[in-house]
Amino acid sequence: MNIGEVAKSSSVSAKMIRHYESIGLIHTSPRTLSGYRQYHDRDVHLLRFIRRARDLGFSLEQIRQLVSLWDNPERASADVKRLAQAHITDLDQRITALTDMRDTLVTLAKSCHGDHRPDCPILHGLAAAS
Amino acid sequence: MNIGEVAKSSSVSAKMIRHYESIGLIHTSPRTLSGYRQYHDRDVHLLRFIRRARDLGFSLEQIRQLVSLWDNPERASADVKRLAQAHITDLDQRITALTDMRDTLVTLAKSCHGDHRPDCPILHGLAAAS
DNA sequence: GCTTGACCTTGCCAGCATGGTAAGGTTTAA
DNA sequence: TTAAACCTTACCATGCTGGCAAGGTCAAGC
Repeated sequence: MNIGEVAKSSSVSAKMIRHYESIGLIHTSPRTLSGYRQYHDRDVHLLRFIRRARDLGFSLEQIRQLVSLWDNPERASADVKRLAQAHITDLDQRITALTDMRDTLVTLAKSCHGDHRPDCPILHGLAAAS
Repeated sequence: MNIGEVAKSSSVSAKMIRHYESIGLIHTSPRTLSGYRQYHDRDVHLLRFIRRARDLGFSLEQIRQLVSLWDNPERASADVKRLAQAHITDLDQRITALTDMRDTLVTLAKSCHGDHRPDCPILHGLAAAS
């Protein structure tokens, strides 16, 4: 399989596959005589795994650990769970931060009449300590 | 005022002040003979404004527009409100995306016993279509 | 055999916002 | 005079992804 086909069936762009190879997230693939990368089904599985982990917001560094756990039949599920929970905590923090921003902004926006007049509590709120 | 003092009282690092200048978010400041940037109180106000907008998650591009509205006594508050609401929509989307990730991950983590055994629904969930 | 188009290769540049570090000049206070 | 604390510019790094350029390769059709 060439890289294009793998990209299509894994939903990871060829660009990213090469990148993942360059940073050592996936193994370097064998090449044809002319230098084309050659892949097998298991590579597609791995890339799909990576893609799903990305979709869940894991960083490539975390995915590196997930992949090594995935590869390791001796792993303890506790290790995986620990990683997942650390990520959940991280997501929660980001959600909280964004929600706080949102709420502040909604409050400011509510008090802004939003017409042709220049007076605007949103700008005041940004200019003064909130 | 030198840049360090401005940085301290605006909570924007000297590094960032120079950067904002280089991308035209703030005006180039006058210099002393030896090349030191010189600032006034109004620059501190502007940088605080920028800092608060950053804290609310506005991008520098959005802030560029906010600053020009702030500077413009002829502005319509509707323009500010429009910007704010676009940002709220954006925040809502990001919050939703993160929350979806979180929920999926929590579901997976719940079903993982998290002990010494290698069998792990989290890895299964990543490997197979969720 | 030759052309064409679709594929592949590498390499470099871009964003976003910020931090770091290096190598040097300036100011201020002791 | 010297040391510390400041300032200057310039470059590199992050994390993830896309884009473009300049070239090589392969398969199909004429």
